[in-house]
Amino acid sequence: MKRIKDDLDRTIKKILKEDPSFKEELNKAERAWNIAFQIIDLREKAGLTQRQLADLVGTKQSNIARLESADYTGYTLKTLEKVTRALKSRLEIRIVPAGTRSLAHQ
Amino acid sequence: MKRIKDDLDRTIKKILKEDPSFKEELNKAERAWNIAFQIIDLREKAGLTQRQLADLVGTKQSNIARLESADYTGYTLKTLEKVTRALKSRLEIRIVPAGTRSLAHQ
DNA sequence: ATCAATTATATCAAATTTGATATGTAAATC
DNA sequence: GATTTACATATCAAATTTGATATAATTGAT
Repeated sequence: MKRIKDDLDRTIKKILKEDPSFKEELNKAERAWNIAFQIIDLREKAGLTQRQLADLVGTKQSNIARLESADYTGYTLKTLEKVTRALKSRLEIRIVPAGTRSLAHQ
Repeated sequence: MKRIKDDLDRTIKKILKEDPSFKEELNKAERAWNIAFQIIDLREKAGLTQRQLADLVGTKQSNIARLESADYTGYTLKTLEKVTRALKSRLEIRIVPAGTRSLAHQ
């Protein structure tokens, strides 16, 4: 099960790199619910390597890799905020009542 | 410093209970950036006590109280998701590049 | 194909968060 | 003012996450 998700995520990552036109579409869907992808996206847009981001955050490359791994769920708000700050961004957390239309549609 | 924030938060909570008209205004501003207030708001709208929510989540009242305390910063995404589910809501996490207009304006 | 750079995975101690119990405080009702 | 109910605070062990090191795997360039 975890296996399947991993393979899917890996495949998606591959496709994203090969087919840029497909990228746009997937980004909106995937990255909306996947924190890892949000971090990867912002880091790449900032032109940073994992090591460079790690330095900015004050940690190690392997830890950034962990945060960016497809199935990681152990996030702490504190670490998310550290990474977020390093990426010159801000963290928005909303607890949205069921049935409410998501505002993440940009 | 932490003292001041605590007092302010306490005062705001008091006012919120006494003056319902002021409540609406503050809710939008405060609870937008404060997770604790978001949880309190949803729990109260669901008509639940801390103990009842704790039962739904599968934990104890004191732990819910901790999550709802003004200066708590130790949130884990896993616990936030548990609480969120119990409140029949979903958790939205967005890492927003600086300068981007917030979508939280409802 | 080799080499260098980047990213992924494994492991483990240290730090942090969670869950639980106990107890304190506040407000409302009787 | 005693009781009850709801919420707040303190504490500590257990569970989880983080940071760090080591190393494997992947990618890109020559």
